[in-house]
Amino acid sequence: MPRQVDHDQRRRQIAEAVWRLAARGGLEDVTLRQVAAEAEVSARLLQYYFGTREQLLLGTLEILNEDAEQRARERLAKLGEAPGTQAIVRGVLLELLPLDRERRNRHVVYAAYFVRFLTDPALAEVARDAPRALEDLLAGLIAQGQELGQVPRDIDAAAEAAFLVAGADGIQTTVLLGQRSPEEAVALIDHQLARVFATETRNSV
Amino acid sequence: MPRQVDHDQRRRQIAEAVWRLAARGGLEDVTLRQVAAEAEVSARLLQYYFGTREQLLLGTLEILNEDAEQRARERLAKLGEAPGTQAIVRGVLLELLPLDRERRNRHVVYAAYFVRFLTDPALAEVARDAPRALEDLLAGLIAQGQELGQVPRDIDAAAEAAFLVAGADGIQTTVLLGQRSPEEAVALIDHQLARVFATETRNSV
DNA sequence: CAGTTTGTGGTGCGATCGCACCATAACCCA
DNA sequence: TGGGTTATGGTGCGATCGCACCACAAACTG
Repeated sequence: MPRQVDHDQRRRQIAEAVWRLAARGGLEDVTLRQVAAEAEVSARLLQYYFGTREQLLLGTLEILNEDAEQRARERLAKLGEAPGTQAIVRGVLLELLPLDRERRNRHVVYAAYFVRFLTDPALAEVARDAPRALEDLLAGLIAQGQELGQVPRDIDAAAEAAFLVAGADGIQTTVLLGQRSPEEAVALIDHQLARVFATETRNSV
Repeated sequence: MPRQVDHDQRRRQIAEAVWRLAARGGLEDVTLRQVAAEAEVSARLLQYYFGTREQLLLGTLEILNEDAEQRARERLAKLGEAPGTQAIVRGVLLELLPLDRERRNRHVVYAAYFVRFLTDPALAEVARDAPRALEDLLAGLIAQGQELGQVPRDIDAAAEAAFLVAGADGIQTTVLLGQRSPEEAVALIDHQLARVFATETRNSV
């Protein structure tokens, strides 16, 4: 029954199959035949909608990125009408943790791609922007917190933002490996946030 | 020319070929034929020294771990006769950064294995111990620093140790992706260490 | 209504995969 | 010195890989 199909939906259906396979066995399990079976379409359709396997991996990653950004925006919007600076920072950092199956799967898929990022320029381009942007965003928020007196002046906003993002990333890994529960992970983040957002002037000069 | 060969050396020669291939293209490039070519031995030898591909991946990882531990010990020993607590903590954390080609390659290889850790119990066992051990080691050192008055009493040793390890891990990722230079990475670590090891009593109660 | 475009299924080809199997030269031991 | 072990090379089989190609039905277009 050709014509009248939603391309984006078809591509998404296939992309989700790729994610599941990649999360389960790495990119080496993402073969055209296996993806086709997982997505319950013929292998021919993969070629039609994505082209070669290389392009399938790239396109799938782009969809994953769009998805991540949209879901992050949605969750941040749920923080309420006028969330505090600390709450926004916290929301951004928690987005990096595998707190539900969706985020967990996403991060595992990124991990499956990781080595490719280092050698494949096309893939690298897709993945290179996000982390820096996150750091800048947090640095700006922390600086804003300093203006509002929520953050001590002697805090280095850029350095703390960078370390918070890196720390969340590292904690994410430990959660994936089952070495720490999601709750413990959140507690660790909050512990650091409590230090940066030290409203009590305990540490200020 | 059989007999008289050093098994460990042969296994190492093959393992290094696996590392190079894995770092370049992920585990899907680690095929018996490609490894044989890279190690300049016949494919038959891979079977002889490791068995199946699965066992090759496992054995290679074990060698990588032993290697990492030994080199870490060597570098820590170079810190001098009686290194300070902070210096030891710093040394351990820097071991997690890709500061030279050897460490960089090693971490990329770990990244290539990562998804497997989540699903393959045999591999998971090999990789599960190290991170926790590191955290405990650092927590102990920080607590010791508190005894010596080098670390403020209101520091949560365990929480800080966990976040330092996680942060170093996350920073490692950014260095691999080329988003941060090794020097910047070290500076970020030192910035956090300066906070934890606050010998000046600026923050103490 | 004829013709073009669009979406889909299937098939097969050359290459490569993991791995089992066979052969054999070099070495040690009795 | 001769049998047995060790280390190595080679070859091939069945399965799978990516992907190009062919066929064709449903829908839009004139």
